[in-house]
Amino acid sequence: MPETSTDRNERPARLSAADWAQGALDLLGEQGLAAVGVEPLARRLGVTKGSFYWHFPSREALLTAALEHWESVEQETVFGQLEAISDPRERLRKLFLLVAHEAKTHIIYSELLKALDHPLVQPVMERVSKRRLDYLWASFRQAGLGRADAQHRARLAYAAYVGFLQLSLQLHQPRLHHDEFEAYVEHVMRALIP
Amino acid sequence: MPETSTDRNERPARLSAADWAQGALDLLGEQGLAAVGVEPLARRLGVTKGSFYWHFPSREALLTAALEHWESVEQETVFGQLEAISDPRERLRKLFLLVAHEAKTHIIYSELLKALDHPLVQPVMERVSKRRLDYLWASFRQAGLGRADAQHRARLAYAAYVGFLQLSLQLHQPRLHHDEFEAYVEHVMRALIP
DNA sequence: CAGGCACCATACTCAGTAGTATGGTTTGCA
DNA sequence: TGCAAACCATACTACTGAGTATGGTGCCTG
Repeated sequence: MPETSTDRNERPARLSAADWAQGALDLLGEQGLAAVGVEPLARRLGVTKGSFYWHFPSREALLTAALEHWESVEQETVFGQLEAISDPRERLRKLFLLVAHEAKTHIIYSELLKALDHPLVQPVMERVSKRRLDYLWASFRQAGLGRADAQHRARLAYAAYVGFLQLSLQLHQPRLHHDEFEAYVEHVMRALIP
Repeated sequence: MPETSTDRNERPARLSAADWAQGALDLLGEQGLAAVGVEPLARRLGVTKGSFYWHFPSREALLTAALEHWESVEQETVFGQLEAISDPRERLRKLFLLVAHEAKTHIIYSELLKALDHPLVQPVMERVSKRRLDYLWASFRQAGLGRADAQHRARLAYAAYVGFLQLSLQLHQPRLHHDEFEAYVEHVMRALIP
């Protein structure tokens, strides 16, 4: 009795290359790059690796496709929602709040940060980081900083973002609760936004 | 013709548990925690794993010993040199400069940061991070900040440190040269030290 | 100088994963 | 209806690393 098309969940009866790439990104976000293996992913998707090697020639090809897809989606998820805001300080505030409150969506970025030594990851992260730094730089410039100061402030803000991700996403110890967290974000904005 | 005791290099003719732990830390700093395996390390030390399992019962025991040794040494390497400075602002400046200029010595910390999901690493990093945050908090308090502001500023400074490590240690792209780097550190200190 | 201990090599077992070969099943389409 | 392509399973090989068993060698001490 084969179920018609849609199972109880969302997994299609037959998989496409995009399904494998998405599964790879899911696994990556949950357990890191090293956990993205052919057989573990196949088990997770309810098939065997006989299926995988029809869609991809190798594990490297899977990672390449997954990273490519992530990079193309990444741009709109964070910075896409900010284009409407014209005032640079307000835009920076919105950016800080957005990043702070949707930390869950940045897990993949955080995991890729931990895999910067991987040859497939490095060029992707270099491009993404450069775009984000340029965005910050432009906003700080519009907010009145000089070229050099904007450069440094962008670096500092970006480093603070990266460090915050690494620390709070994993090191969930004191797990600062809502109010304390809001106060922290306020403090950061007062310190970094001119 | 067995060589007497000291080989041409530094490896002793026979190894001790401490030698294995130090080798593990070296490998950890160069290639990350995942690369610290029994057989790779044995090859690196010029012996076989038959030697290893005389000194340690398992790979876990090796990691435990290595982490323990690192944690005990870590305290003096950074914060030990600062006790003499009484003025808090000057001490913070010195701390920033020290961290910025000896980034090479923080590689192990950076690699452990990337392995925060590992059960043996997590408690160590939680203790180390807590000590560093407390130190920053105390210095910011002495510099005149209130309790809450000192807390937030310490978090921000520490996140900036972590992010800087992750980005500049691996993402060695524009590889900011000396002068630009000095200017960046100056900017950070002006922005974060009250 | 003899025995014992510390240290190391060799030779296994076992498990996990990348990749290949090949055959089976399902789906879309003529 | 039937066939061909798309998708998947099974059954391999090859490799790597953890851990065990056992025997060998150099050094130290009585």
